[in-house]
Amino acid sequence: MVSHSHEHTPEVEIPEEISGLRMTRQRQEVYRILQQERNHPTANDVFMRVKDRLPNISLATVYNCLEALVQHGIIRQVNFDRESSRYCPNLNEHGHFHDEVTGVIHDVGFKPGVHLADVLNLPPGALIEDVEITLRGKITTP
Amino acid sequence: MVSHSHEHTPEVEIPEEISGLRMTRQRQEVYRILQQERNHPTANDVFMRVKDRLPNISLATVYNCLEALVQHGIIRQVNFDRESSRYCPNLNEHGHFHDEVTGVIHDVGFKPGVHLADVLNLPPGALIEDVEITLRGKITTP
DNA sequence: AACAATAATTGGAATAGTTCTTGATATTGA
DNA sequence: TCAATATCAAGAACTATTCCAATTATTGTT
Repeated sequence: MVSHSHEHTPEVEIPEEISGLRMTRQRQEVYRILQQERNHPTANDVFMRVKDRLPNISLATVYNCLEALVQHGIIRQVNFDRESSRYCPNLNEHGHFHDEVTGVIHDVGFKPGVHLADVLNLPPGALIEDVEITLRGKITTP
Repeated sequence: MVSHSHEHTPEVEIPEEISGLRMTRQRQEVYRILQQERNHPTANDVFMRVKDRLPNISLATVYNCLEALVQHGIIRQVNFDRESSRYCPNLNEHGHFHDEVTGVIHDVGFKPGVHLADVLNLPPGALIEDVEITLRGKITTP
């Protein structure tokens, strides 16, 4: 249930501002889609989906919104090789497993207590600001 | 020292064929550059460098060669976000740390005994075929 | 509330990296 | 040597993304 009892929409309310980013209508709708469709959609996927609610939105705006959301740490941008970027609302530190057969992308978290610096031979003094772990393979269901 | 005593070139000999891939002159030179310049060059970097020895080579051929070498597991393709792909002759399983200040890319190996499946919560039955670990940050030298 | 200043949006053009196409050239196997 | 196959070169085409200029929306100030 949302706080406004007269509201029709079952969707989660999105505040006016998140982490200092003004949540315009377009940004709200883009963000909403990322929260609903957790398939790691591309900008174009989001564009097609968002047109249901904002028929006049432009692809450039979708890119702008996604960039703003990424910049403010509200969503993450995920790249597989040189394919279109995908976007992900999961902010926990995690990687992605791309199932080559189905195309599905699974979030992959770290086991508890694991920290990257424990398993990698980082160059001395390295201060990690961003991590991207992408795996590719199949899922065998015996 | 190379095996042919009359050879002028100090470079490593490259065999006629590697892992089933016919090593044409173009592929040899492209591969040679990757082995010499371990800066993770882009296709265009390789193109400019290789023209010293093969002035008529085309950029398309460089792309073809790089793709063939990648396909046959002779080199690896490395992607940072949506920047140009870079290429790497280090076949040991490793990731990359991109120093944002200097632009230098450092190979980052795993600490001995570490295996990815030990630290990640992979989806059940996941069979990893390819791993890409890219880190971004600065190096603080105190 | 009106207004100026600022920020966001739009649609189309521009860009960059990469791939595709076609004809020429080289290599292999018979 | 000849035919079949693979590779190469040059440039055109493609695609994801960014840029640009004009419009529209929002904010803060009076």
